[in-house]
Amino acid sequence: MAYKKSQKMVERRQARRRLLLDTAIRLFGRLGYHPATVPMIVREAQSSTGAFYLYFRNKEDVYAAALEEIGQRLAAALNQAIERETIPDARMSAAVEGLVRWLAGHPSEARILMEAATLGGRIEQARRAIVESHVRSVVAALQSAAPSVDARDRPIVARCWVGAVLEAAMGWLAMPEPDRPEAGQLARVVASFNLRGAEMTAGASAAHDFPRSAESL
Amino acid sequence: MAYKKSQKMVERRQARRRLLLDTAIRLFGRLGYHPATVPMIVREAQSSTGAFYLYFRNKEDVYAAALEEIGQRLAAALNQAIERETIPDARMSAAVEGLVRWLAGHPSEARILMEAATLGGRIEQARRAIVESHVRSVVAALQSAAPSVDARDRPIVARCWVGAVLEAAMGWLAMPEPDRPEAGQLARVVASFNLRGAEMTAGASAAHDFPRSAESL
Amino acid sequence: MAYKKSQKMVERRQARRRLLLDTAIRLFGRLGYHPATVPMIVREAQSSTGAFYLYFRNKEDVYAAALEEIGQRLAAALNQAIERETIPDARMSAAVEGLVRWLAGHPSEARILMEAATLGGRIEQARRAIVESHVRSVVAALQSAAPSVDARDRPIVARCWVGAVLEAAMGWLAMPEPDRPEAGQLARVVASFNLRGAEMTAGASAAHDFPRSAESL
Amino acid sequence: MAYKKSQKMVERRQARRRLLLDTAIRLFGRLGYHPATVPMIVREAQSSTGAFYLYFRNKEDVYAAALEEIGQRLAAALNQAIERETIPDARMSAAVEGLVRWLAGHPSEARILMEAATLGGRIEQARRAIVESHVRSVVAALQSAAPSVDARDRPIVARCWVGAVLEAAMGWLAMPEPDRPEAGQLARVVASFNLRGAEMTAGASAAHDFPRSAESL
DNA sequence: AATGAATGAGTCTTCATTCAT
DNA sequence: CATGAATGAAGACTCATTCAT
Repeated sequence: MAYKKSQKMVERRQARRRLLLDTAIRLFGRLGYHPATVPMIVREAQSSTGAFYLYFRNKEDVYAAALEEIGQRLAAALNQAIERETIPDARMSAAVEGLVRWLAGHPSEARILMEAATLGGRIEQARRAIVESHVRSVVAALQSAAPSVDARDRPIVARCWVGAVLEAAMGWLAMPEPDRPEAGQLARVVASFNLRGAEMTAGASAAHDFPRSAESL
Repeated sequence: MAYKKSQKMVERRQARRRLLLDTAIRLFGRLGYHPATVPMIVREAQSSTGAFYLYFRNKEDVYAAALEEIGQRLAAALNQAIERETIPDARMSAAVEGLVRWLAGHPSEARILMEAATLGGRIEQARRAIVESHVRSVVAALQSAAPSVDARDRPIVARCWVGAVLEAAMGWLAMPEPDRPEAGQLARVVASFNLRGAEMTAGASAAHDFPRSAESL
Repeated sequence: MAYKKSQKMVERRQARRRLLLDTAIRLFGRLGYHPATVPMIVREAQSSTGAFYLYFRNKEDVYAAALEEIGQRLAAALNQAIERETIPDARMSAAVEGLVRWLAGHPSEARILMEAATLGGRIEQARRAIVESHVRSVVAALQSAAPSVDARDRPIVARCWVGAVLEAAMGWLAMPEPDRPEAGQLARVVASFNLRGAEMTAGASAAHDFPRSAESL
Repeated sequence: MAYKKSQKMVERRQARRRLLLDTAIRLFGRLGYHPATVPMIVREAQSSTGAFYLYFRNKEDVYAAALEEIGQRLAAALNQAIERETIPDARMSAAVEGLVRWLAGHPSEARILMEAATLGGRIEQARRAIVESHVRSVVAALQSAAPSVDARDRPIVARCWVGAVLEAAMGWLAMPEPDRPEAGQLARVVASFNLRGAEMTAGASAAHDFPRSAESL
């Protein structure tokens, strides 16, 4: 009696879910978690409350799903940025710059990444997963690129690294568009700040094993 | 027609307001802006809804007031930390370390400072005022301590600086207490990250005019 | 993506809205705008707060809707009363008498019509629309039935006309039931007062074009 | 030990009460019973909540007091208008015209008189007292001036009379000032409407005992 | 007498979530 | 699968009234 789900239906399901999720990201990004309401999301997605709860357990659940989605997109963007470079040093810069550029180009995602830090519960957990993943990448890079940094301090340094990127990006996004420096400029400055801060200044020849690709989350 | 306001009454008024404000800071810090409700605040402060609205125009208003209060306390703590040092270089480290230490010791305040970034409207404005004030201090310091940094880049560097401090502090606070490194250690690592990042490494003899006191907000 | 709205659902929606509206009219009529609360209305209609705000934007909105509904019912009653008569003179009397009778038989509606005069904003606007509609009818009638009345005075006369009817009806409703004269008597007296007042005394043969039906509002 | 209250104190008391009462009339007249709040009244009167409750039992109480005050002022104005005339017919016109003129010149008072009709309880009672007083005057006048009017109908006719005046005045007040006919014109039209309506048209020589003065309320 | 701080019941309104169709 | 009407708990906020000073 169990009919195989037709390929078409599966696709439709995923398309619908994706539509809701994208809309949610846009609204959460624009308004924030609490002010963005489920009715708003379904209206903007031209869907219905019922459908929403068919795809997501509840509001917290979409937010968490949004966060995961963002984590994946971010990782993908990062990998792409890194892969283009072959020289270890350049890879490192490319990583930071890629991150900054992506955030600057995705305000909704950036804001969600910020806000999630204070939302508690499952959401904070989900954010932690993303951030930790990047922190681990940095820690790993530090291990070989800046062996002078005490192992115990590496997680702290990695945090600084991530914080500098996020705050710089948010500050840039908060500026009125005409005042903003060019995104590339922003990226370069942040990258060099972080590289120097982590004692990975140019010439730190040991940067040879900066991760080949950002961990998939 | 108008009886003179007795000194006593003025004091009582201020004490009441302060009580409500402190309670609000505690609750906003523990739960966040939206989940913390006015009824909760007044219950915890052993006051009444009416009294609350006697001292604050609305919920947003207490949050903004809390933010200002935090800005002042932070500035005070910072000034105290700086004043103890006389050597310019040491002043700089002391500033960063003082900030980190204060945040580590005031989780509610730290969290409010983070969350406010995504709350929009008047609140975001209030937060911006605080952050900008510190950014200006850093920018000013950079001017003389790291003249090699391009003037146009200074605000970005300052942002990184602030972001590194906040995220490091938040990450530390999010750790389960037993895993945490000692607060002093945290402060030192962050300070050196920022100093290096801003090319203000030790020996940057020009650091002689790091502001003698944090701007009053 | 969009299922067609079944006929049944549409009917249920309308029935529900009507139930809420009728209950609102009853309560506003008994207690007045401010003392009648939304919780009261939904309780009496065996509905829920949520449902209420599904059908009406807010409290003011139901009141305005009630007013419009009343305007329509009134117009319908009036038309019915007028249509029965064929002689112009009789039509005029029938109009006034019909109005008085309807008000006497619908205390809630009468009271809302009175109170709305002092409620300001959108409500006063809605009431004005109803009253003006009747005033226009009277003005039109005056034009041919009492050409001796100066054109500039007609709106004033029409106002007197409406005021006499409303106050007489309200006075009658305020009486303890046993003291009240019979409704028909009330209607006749008011009608003759108004007709004479407007110089449309019997024999004013020109009354031939008293509007065949009250304007639909 | 019981000091006689000094004359001065008594005067001060009365002055204060009067100030509050006048302010209340102004505010009730502008905003209506419910929207005008006690805090508003005391603020505008430069007094205090405490003082308010020293002079009035509660909010309903000021409104009732305001109504009584208005009744008295109205009666005074009416008497003045009547006394100027000696011919019975002229006295009648003067009564209606005086009423209309006074209302047109006292918007707050007019509005309170209207709104009080739907406020229930003690307030409606107080209003009834005022209206009834005028109704009685009119009834008495009808008795001799229009003996053809059936005694049982006289109260109804009197109601129409009052209603016509109030609604006409309110309609006039609601007009944008530039569109308004001159107040004297308004008064004349209403007066003649009422006089004819009550079969007291000019020549009704029996109008000789129209009350010499409006009853004091 | 006069003040105005304090109270808290009660108002309107929103929104996450469920469920009959 | 999809819909959107329905629910009601809960939130922000107001205001008449009291009472310590």
